[in-house]
Amino acid sequence: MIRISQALKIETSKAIETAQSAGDLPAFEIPEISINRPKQADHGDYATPAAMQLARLARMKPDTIAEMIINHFPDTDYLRAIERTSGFINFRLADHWLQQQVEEILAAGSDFAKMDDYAGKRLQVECVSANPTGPITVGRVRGGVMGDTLARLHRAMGYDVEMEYYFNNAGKQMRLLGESLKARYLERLGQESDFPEDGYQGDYLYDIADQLIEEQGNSLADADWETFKDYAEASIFVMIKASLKRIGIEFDVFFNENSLYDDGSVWETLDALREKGLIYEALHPEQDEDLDERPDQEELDATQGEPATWIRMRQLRDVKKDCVVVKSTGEPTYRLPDTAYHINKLDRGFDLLINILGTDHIEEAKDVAAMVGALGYDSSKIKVPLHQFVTITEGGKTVRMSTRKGEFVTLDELVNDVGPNAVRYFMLARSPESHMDFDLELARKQSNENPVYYIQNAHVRCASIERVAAERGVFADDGDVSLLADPRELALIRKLLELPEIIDLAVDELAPHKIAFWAHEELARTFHPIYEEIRALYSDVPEDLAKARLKLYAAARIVIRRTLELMGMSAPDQM
RNA sequence: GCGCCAGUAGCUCAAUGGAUAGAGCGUUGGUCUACGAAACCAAAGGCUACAGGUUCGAAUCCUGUCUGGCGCACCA
Repeated sequence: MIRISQALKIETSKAIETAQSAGDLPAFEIPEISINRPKQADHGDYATPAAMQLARLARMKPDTIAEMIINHFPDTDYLRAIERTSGFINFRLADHWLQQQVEEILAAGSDFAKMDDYAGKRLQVECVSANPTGPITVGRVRGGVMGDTLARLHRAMGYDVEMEYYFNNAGKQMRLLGESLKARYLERLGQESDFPEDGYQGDYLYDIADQLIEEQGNSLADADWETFKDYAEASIFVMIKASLKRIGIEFDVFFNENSLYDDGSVWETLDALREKGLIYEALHPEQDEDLDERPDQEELDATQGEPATWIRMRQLRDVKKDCVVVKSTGEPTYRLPDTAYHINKLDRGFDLLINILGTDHIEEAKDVAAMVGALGYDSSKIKVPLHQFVTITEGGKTVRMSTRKGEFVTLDELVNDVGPNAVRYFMLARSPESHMDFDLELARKQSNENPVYYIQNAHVRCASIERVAAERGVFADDGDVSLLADPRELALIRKLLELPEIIDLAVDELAPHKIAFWAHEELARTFHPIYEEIRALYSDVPEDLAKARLKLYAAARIVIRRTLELMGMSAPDQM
């Protein structure tokens, strides 16, 4: 199954090349040809502004260049006409070819839009990566949905994809978690307890405490915080995995940051950076002279003690001040283990690493890329799509999202409200760099006029017509697709054939929201009006045409189902 | 103060440097004794924040201004 725009790109280049060797166009290096989709129907199915782009290179009028390209355009089976209009070249698809694509889609079945462009390439997607201190919150869900959808889209392009979750179960926050659980445990036993300052106040710790009492009674009253930390961590991971699974996100690997200490790679990374001359010990960082920054109290206090270990970040990228890699306490900052982690990932042989982060981590991403690059690794293999925050509002008021204070909306709460399909869709349906405002009240109301149902209903209608046809003893098997000559039937076929191109585009731009927009505004919006008008089983529709139309709707069903699958949504047979 | 991202219909958002900037929601008015009306049709709604520039062509690229978000830790 070909992707037309890709094919046209190649054919157009060929046409230019042929024109050049025939002497109809002067010699010049052929630039990337852009193929686009005209908004107006009378401009054809596809168009290229190539002639205008080449006008300067060729020192000829666009119209003349267009003429030459058309004259030398290779023969294809899918084009009916190639036209020239005011600088553009317009391509029209042949009806018989379009009709035949219905058979192609049916033959491909659930393999439709599975491509092999990147066959043999390995991709790892890292997302969510929340430390196990509490339930998954909506901010993390956005990254998770983006990551999982990108994984699905890359699989469709032939990538071998692994999903990975990176976490840290050591450190101050986890200690605080253990102490918080211990306090809740004692509280539930009716004993005196000191709830730690800045402890985790969420109700989920009561649940875990209750569970713990059920299993262990009061035998842990004198146990240390680590016992509680271990128990809390295990319970929370069970919760996290279950919540994510509800929206179709599952991980292949859970990678513990601690393992990078256990195998020595954190310190090896530091040594390697030191060998590059990028490391020094000092009380203060080196910084640009024009940096008029007043040192804050924390930093002054810290400098009273031992020197810290700094990296010459100013040599690696455009920053004004070097960065700490090891604190004066001897503990590394995130930069060091993160760099070790990315090197670990690259050493595992992935061709591409996608790491989904919130925009507040942009500096971190740049630091790590710079450090990985400084050590001689190819940091261009690391792609970091950033997403803006999700604000949850309820009745116009913003719900604060602090895990520690226990004021947050969890993934489970969201799924309970609007269902897993709506969570997937809405988290996906806006461009990552746009801030997302998720109004709970609105989301709850949306059950009736939700794009989710609009898209899914297209599938329901296809399933339904198949059911009814079978009841009446009409089957599509020997339907003749060449009867699908109505412009609306052809329009639907055209739309179905766009899916592979959308996948290609979304992968190319790491823009998973494109599939959600297309599913709603293009696929479903094309499908429903046509379905209303192009009836298959009315008595005035001849049987052979009915069979052909059943084939068309069977093909539509395949494409809709595949699209929903790529978005991690279900394709119901009935509502 | 410095840096990054954003600013498009009343609201939430789309739009590879391409032809007349599109959807949904909301508003207004129409459609069902036939494959599920969770649907369809139609109308209204825009100086793409503002000012310059680049070019055959700009919502898109560049410069400046304004507004909002996020960073600017010996937190991650």
